[in-house]
This record gives sequence, structure tokens and C-alpha cells, in this order.
Amino acid sequence: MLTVSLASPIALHDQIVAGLRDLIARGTLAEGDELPPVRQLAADLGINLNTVARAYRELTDSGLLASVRGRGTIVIATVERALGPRADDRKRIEAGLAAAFNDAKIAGFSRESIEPIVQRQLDRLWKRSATS
Amino acid sequence: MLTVSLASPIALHDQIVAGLRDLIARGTLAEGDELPPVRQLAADLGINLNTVARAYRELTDSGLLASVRGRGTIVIATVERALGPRADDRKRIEAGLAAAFNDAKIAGFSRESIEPIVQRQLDRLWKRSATS
DNA sequence: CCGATTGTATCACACTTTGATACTAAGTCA
DNA sequence: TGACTTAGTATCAAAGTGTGATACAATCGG
Repeated sequence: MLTVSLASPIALHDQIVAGLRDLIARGTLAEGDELPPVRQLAADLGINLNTVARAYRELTDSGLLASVRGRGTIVIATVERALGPRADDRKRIEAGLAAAFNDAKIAGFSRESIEPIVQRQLDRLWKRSATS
Repeated sequence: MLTVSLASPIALHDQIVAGLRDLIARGTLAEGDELPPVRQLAADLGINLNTVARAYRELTDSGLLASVRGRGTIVIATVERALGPRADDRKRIEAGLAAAFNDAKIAGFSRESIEPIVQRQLDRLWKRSATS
């Protein structure tokens, strides 16, 4: 359900955050769903419980999760948030896309080769009958 | 031409790398162009020269720049690389796009609202007569 | 109440980032 | 050639960040 890589240059807790956000974004984790306890997920991933706890906390601070000591952690964000995107979100997201596209351009991708990748990503999150 | 933020969670040298890659990707910096000396760019940005040197070195290792002690640093990568993208590049780029799109989905963006943003990013790098 | 389970806080260690400083190589000009 | 400037590089220290070991606190079930 979730994996991390010790060899990755990305910090472990950031990998967990990204993985959980991915599961939430695609609807695998929906509002009210319980997450595994920090100790269990840490054991499954072979890492320290603090690292998982930190990821949970960051997502809690972001308003996606809710943790109660002794009870557990659940998802509280629906996939489409009630109030829609804010200006801050847009800026951050545009920066993320720009970095990825710059990377693609320098790596030698053509527009024709990158567009199908983008379409597949969009289809993955915002379901639409496949174009093929 | 380039700015960095001390407040950003992203490391300074990574900000410089991303900024230079952006300039290269959009063609502002082309093959053969000289980059400012590490001391000058460091002074302009108000940071240490080692930080700039590290960014230059990382891009040199990536094959985008060439540095010669005593002479300077130049761009050696054309925007479209000779051999085209490799499998590693594709994986990394897909991961970057997925993270940005997940972010957008969770932030409440609809597919209709994200698509124009994507199109504008693509137009920015792979010029095409504007659709407007 | 007592124990089990869960998230949280504290502390230590290792690695990374950033900076201060010194060194080395290439060019310039007398 | 030799002195000087300009360029990237190497070395070392300080501060910050990531990860882990351990102990603490809150909740639930018997």
C-alpha cells in the first residue's frame, strides 16, 4: 500500500507524506478511513516510528488527517475540498509543474512525448473515459 | 535574472540549480553562454560563494555546464539534448508531475481548472501559437 | 483499576547545508 | 618572464535537519 526507499535523496517522512497524499488524491483513502498505527506502519516500512509520526503530523497540520492519542489517525479531507483552491495553492502547484516540465525539456522530451504522460496523470486523478 | 529565498524550505543550491535549469529550458541561456563568476552571483544573491559553486558543480556533473578554473563556466547543453530522454529521466519526471497533480487534486482543483495551467506551462517551453 | 494500544515528547547521533578561509589554475599586462 | 587579477576548487567549522532509541501521556477494553 505504501513503500519508501532508503536510497532515495528524498527524506523518508517526505516520501510517506507524498505516498499518503497520492492515496488520498486518487480516492484510495477517503474521509473517515483509519490509518495504520505509527508503530505498525513503521514496522512495515522498516523505519523508526518517529519518522511515521512526523509524516502523520505534517499531514495533520495540513488539515488532511486527524490524530487522537490512544485512538488512532483518520483521514478528514475529502478529495475535493469544500472551498476549492486558494491563491497560495495555485502558486505552489505551478512551481511544482514548472520544475517538472523544465526537467523534461532539458532531458530532451518533445512536447509530443510529454503530452501523453500528462494526459495519463490527469486521467489517473480526474477519471475520464480513456482516449485510446 | 535569478533569485533565491532564505525562507524557503528548499536548499539554496537547489534553488539555484532549479533557476538555472529554468533559464536553460526556456532558452534564455543557450549553448556557449557564459555564467557569472561564482563570487559575483553569490554577491548578487547575498549568499556564500560555496553555495553557488556547488550549484555549478551539480549542473556540471549533470552535463549542462562546463567549468574551467581561471576561465569561467559556460552552458554546454542545448535545449534539446542530442540523444533524447532516457528511462531514468522519465521516471523522475513522472514522479514530479504526479506530486504536483496530487497536490492540485487535494487542494480542490478541478480538471477543467488545472488543464489551462498545464497548457500554459507547455506553451512556455515548447512554443506554439497561443490558443487564446 | 489495570493493562494494552496509540499518539507525543525528549534526547542523542549522523548527515547535510551553509559559510569563512585558503589554495590552485588560467589569463593579462608590464 | 614575472606580478597581479580573476576564475573555480578544496578544507574545515558551525548550524540545521533527518532519523532513531527511549520514555511519557491519553484512550479504550477487560
